[in-house]
This record gives sequence, C-alpha cells and structure tokens, in this order.
Amino acid sequence: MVDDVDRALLVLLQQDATQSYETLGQAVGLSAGSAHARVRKLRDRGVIRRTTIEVDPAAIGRGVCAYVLIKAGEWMGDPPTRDALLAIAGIQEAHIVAGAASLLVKVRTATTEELQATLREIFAVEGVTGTETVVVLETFFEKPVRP
Amino acid sequence: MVDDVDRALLVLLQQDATQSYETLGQAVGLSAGSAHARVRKLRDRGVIRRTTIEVDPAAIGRGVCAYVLIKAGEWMGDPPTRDALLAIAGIQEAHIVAGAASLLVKVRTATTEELQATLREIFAVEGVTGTETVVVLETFFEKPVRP
DNA sequence: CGTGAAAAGGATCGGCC
DNA sequence: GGCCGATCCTTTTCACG
Repeated sequence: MVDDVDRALLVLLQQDATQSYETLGQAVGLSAGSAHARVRKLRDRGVIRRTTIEVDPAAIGRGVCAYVLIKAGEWMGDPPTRDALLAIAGIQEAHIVAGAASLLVKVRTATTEELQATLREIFAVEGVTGTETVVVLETFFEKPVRP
Repeated sequence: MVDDVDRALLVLLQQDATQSYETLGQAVGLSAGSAHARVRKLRDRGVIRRTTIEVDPAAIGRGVCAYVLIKAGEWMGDPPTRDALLAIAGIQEAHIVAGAASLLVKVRTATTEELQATLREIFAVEGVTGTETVVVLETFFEKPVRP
C-alpha cells in the first residue's frame, strides 16, 4: 500500500513541501513524472491529507501553550461536546482519552489571562466536572513523523 | 509586524499551501506579485517556519497515540535529556512543563506493544522517577492556528 | 509502473508608480 | 508597499515501453 519509495517521499515532503518533483525524483531514483504520479496517488488515497505551512506560534500571538485534562460526570464523546469545544477559540486540539480524565485538549493563547478565560469557557461546557492544567514552559522539540 | 493581510495569508496557506499566488492575491485583494512578496517576507522573518505535508498517522503505522507525563527526581530541562528523548523513536514531541510532572511527551506508535516498549525506553532515561500515560482513543479535531 | 517530452500555468524578477 | 509585464521553471498531461 505504501512502499519504501512512498515513505521516502513522505519524509522529504514533510521536511520541505516546496521542492520540485525533479529534485524529489532524483532523491528517490525516479523521474520527475513518476515522483509526481506517486505523490498524487498518496494525496488521492488520503495518506497525504494536505499541504500546509508551519507558523511560529509566538509570532501570531499564541505564545502560551497548555494541555488541559478534562474530567467529566457523563459521557462527553458525542458531537455536541465536540462542537462546544470547537467553538472555544483557545482550543487547538481535542482528544477523547482513556484514564482518569475523559478528554485532553491543547490550548494556545497570547497570555496567561487568556488561558484563564479559556479554562472558564471549558468549565462552562456541559458535563465538565473538573480540569487539570499542564502549562508548557518550553518545547524541547517537535519531530516530523517517520513513516 | 504581522498585519491583517499577513494574517489572512497565513490562514489561507495553512488550509492549502498549494494554491497559486494569483488565487491567494485575489482572496486578500492583492496582485499575485505582492502576495508573493508578502509570503516571502513571512518566510524570511521566520513567521512561516516551513511548508509541509500532513500525513495520516494510521496510514504509516502510527495509529496509536498517547501523551506521557514524566516525573523527575532532578532537573531534566537540559540538552542531555533532550537528546535522550530525541533518540526514542516513538516520541514525537517533548515539552518542559509546570506542575506535578516535569516533562510531557507525545508518543505515536503502530501498536500498544510498541507503546509499552517506548515507555520502557522513557524509564531508562536518566532522572525519570515515574510516568503517567494518557492514551488517545479518538481525536475529536485538530484546528489550524487562527492568527 | 516507469519514461520522456510538449503544452499550460505559475513563480520570480526588474522597472516603475 | 504595490503593480505590471517578461522570462524561466514546474507542474501536468499524454503517448509509449
């Protein structure tokens, strides 16, 4: 389904999605046309979800990062909960998790005041009985995925 | 430093970094050339860190996702710790955090057995006195950052 | 699946407002 | 800063192995 050449292409594109198919092809021992065909198929199959840019959070007023574990008194894995969390601007990711907490969300804000406001919003969501916040002081690293 | 037009460009590029500067320019009311100049400057200033692809984790054998809170008996915010964590294949992100735990890492593996192996590797790192693992059952959503 | 080459469309640069 | 226009390069497609 995804062979070694595909994996190599994925790694290269994760590093830099602006390089030409010519360059890409040379790196994996293929012609530009073939490299292109491979990548198109990866896109069509959904292996490549999209091409994006990585933005420096601090440069756009999102310098504060925290993970919030959310405890619930009821099942919160349904669309209404999802929509309520989606509507909170400070929340960037939301996951249903196993363990003492029901949900884990990643929050990014400009200031700690905004973080506080976001926590208030989280508490206002139906079913939330408690939160535990882990504030990120520094990000050590973020590796691209190795396929 | 980053005005409204820049912010609009960042949002558009996060959604789809493959669109032409012509399209981009029309969306923000600029010519293709000017849109291009804006984006280049955003790159040069480091606001745009890089252009990447988003890969479906399940498609490349990374279907299992977990967050691990790491407790330490000593300060673990120095390069040696960083390097030790970098060397662990299953770890995708590592953050220094405030709270009961010292570090928070994001782990992605193909299977729960591999997750277990990764936890073993984490315990082998100098200074680690305990871990608390939060397994992700389902990802609700991952929003692009709104500048 | 791969290749090579032609056609179409963008990226990029310089001169100018 | 932004616009326009002219190259140059890439993406994209196609007939063929």
